[in-house]
Amino acid sequence: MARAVPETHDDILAAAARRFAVTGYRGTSLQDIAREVGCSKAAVLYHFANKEAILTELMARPIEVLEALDERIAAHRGADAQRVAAEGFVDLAVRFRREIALLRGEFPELLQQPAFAHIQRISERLIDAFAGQPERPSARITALVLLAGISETCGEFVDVPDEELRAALLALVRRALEPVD
Amino acid sequence: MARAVPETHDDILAAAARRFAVTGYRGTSLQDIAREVGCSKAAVLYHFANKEAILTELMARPIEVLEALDERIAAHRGADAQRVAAEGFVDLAVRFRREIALLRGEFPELLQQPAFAHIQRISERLIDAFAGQPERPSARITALVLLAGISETCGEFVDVPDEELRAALLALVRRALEPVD
DNA sequence: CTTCGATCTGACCGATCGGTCAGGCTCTGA
DNA sequence: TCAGAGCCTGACCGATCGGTCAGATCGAAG
Repeated sequence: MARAVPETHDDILAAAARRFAVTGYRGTSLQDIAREVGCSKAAVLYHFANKEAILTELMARPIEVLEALDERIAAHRGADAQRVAAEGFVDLAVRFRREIALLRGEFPELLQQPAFAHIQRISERLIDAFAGQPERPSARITALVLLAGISETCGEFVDVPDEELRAALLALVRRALEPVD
Repeated sequence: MARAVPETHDDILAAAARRFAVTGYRGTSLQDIAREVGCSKAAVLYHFANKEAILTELMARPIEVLEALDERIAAHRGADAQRVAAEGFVDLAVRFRREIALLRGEFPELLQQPAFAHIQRISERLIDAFAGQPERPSARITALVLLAGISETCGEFVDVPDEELRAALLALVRRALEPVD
């Protein structure tokens, strides 16, 4: 390397973002990041206090925007708050979708394990069936959001009776899905 | 322990499920599981070939059901396939929501880190605003599914232009959200 | 009483983790 | 010319990981 202007800091950030997105935060070692940058692990820890500091700096901007959205929501009531939240959250998710993806964690990695190899294919078909007309991007987006959202959150509702949860989710899905013509 | 009938196998499975749900798969060591069961780490590895074998056995039933759903979907076309997929997936997610939660990974753990401590509170308010009338369980479910689903999947659509993705997500949210009265 | 297989343990292994440290290199300014 | 700041390295540290192994303990069968 040798005095290549201090762009190393940003190189490390970019490399960490790429690695985190693929193998998750825990699944990415400082060694991995250093290898991707092309420097030593010690050099990474020269530019950042520790591993967590890299993640913190990567997420700094999206967190700022999230906090700003929180304040805007707090300044509204009822349907207004709902509209602000919907538009604000969608906007935030779109703008920082790469950073948010870094938090997805080990789910993708687990799917790589031999025991779950074929799940990938199955979920592809599941998405197609959900979308109805998979060639339309918006149909695919709707399907994926519903599938992932339900997968991610169902575990939160252990206290809700099965039938009630099932009914609420089905009603949501019927409302959200675009009809197949 | 000493000859307490071979219910140890199931005890290990149950303990692993509890730990995985809290700290994730990677974040849970064999030592952690052994401590929760009240036996040695070697005893855990006597009943299971390795760590992955525990996860595989925990997920065996839900994977069976998913495969069965896949076959049922493949046997239908168009709107029929959509209905089968919607009902089947919701049913699967509800029945195995505890197992599915084991795969959520490190997201919850990351939120515990001091740097992201206040995010919990913020997302609570975000959910309330989304739900409109947070006292209704179905409104909360809708909100959480949309929020988590969007967070989880946005990273998949790096190739879709911002405006197109934003429009598709907003349309989905408007369709799915129950109006505030 | 002896044997045997199932169950379980503590000690141990190599690998890898995040992080530290002393020192070397190179560019800059006095 | 030389001191010093900035940048970077290889060697090293303690901790923890998943996994192995020889042997202790125990109940049942002969």
